[in-house]
Amino acid sequence: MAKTDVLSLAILGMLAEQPLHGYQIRKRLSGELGPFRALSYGSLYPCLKRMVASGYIAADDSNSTDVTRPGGSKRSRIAYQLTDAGTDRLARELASSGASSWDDEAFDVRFSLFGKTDSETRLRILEGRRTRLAERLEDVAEGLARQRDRLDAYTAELQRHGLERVEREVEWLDKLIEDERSATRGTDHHTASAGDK
Amino acid sequence: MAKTDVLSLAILGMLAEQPLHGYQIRKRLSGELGPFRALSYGSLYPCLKRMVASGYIAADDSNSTDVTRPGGSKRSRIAYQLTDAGTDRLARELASSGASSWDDEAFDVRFSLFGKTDSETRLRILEGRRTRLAERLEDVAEGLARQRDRLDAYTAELQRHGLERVEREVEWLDKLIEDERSATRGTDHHTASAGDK
DNA sequence: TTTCCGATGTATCGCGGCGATACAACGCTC
DNA sequence: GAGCGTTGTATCGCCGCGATACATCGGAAA
Repeated sequence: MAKTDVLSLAILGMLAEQPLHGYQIRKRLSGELGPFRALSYGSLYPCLKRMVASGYIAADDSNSTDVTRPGGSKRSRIAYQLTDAGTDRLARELASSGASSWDDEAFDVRFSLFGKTDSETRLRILEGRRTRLAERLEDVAEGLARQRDRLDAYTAELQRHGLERVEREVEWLDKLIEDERSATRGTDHHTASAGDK
Repeated sequence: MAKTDVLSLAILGMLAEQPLHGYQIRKRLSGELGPFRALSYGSLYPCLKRMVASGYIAADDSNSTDVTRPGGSKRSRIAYQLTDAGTDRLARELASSGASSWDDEAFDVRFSLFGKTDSETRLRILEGRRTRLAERLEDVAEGLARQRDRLDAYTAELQRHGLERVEREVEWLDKLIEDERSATRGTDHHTASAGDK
């Protein structure tokens, strides 16, 4: 079932625009999602290797000659590009909106690829994420109530702040969902106003 | 130098209150810091092993008619408790406030142990964390300005939201710092009002 | 001019975290 | 008396990360 590996999805999406080297991929990814979430070479290169082995991307090292003998070797740089299988995989991944898209790490990547998806999928992911966070909110609140007397002031404050952060996240999602809905209503020709579920 | 390993610090702090089994440790830790940050057995037990090997904690598996359980429970359960070396280590760790305390993962643990530290250390950690986040803020803003035209709407929104989240975090820290300062002024006998920077 | 520095670029190693999983005995209800 | 959720210990494989190594290039300082 190929457990969808968030990192490879991000790379797939990035290579859909244009071929890139590992170094460039890291740069862009760190710039888009991070520095909230950094990406190290220790994950990048093994992941690229895996993807090549799986046939989703192809390594184009057209300009590298003999490496062992530094006689006339140009700088070795490897451009990666999507194969047909990779394009296919990306399309399938983008159309899906399973529970793995609600995760903390996965959601950001999915969201950054919203431009390549349709409005329906966007809404499903947004709502799934919202539900996930709401569940977490309940769990925390419940657990907090059960042991609120054993906690010292600082731990309690930490809890409170964490809770607030999740609440803010939910508000953000609500806004996005609202925007997405009104945008759909605006551009959708035949639906007009009837099925406003 | 013993790279301070956040998890073991958390365990050290937890065992300072009372001896606990692995299962209880997990429960409490997940309840205090998490479910924001969960803790799996795959990290817990190896970590406990390491700490025993290092001599910071001792495993007490004398399992018959013990403190909490009425009746002779023969179930295999291992209570861990601090050794003298462990108490020492915790004290040293708590007094320190090095750069490793500003990290995302480390800060929460340090903060939850604020009750065991003095006001000076608290302030140093709070301010260090604040500085760290402010730096991050600048980095992101700069990187965002450099490539703001290449980003599609969704990625840009993700950036904006991430930035906002960090800003909120800074505001939270400012409040805490302010509280800490006024509390110090309140209880500190000889300082009075002079150096109110 | 040479020298040195920082950016570009690929790659690996060890450590440790995580999810899944297994096993086992207990207490609880039906 | 069988099932089931909780308490409890433990390991395995995968993979992410930080550190590190190595190589080439452009440009600024010496």
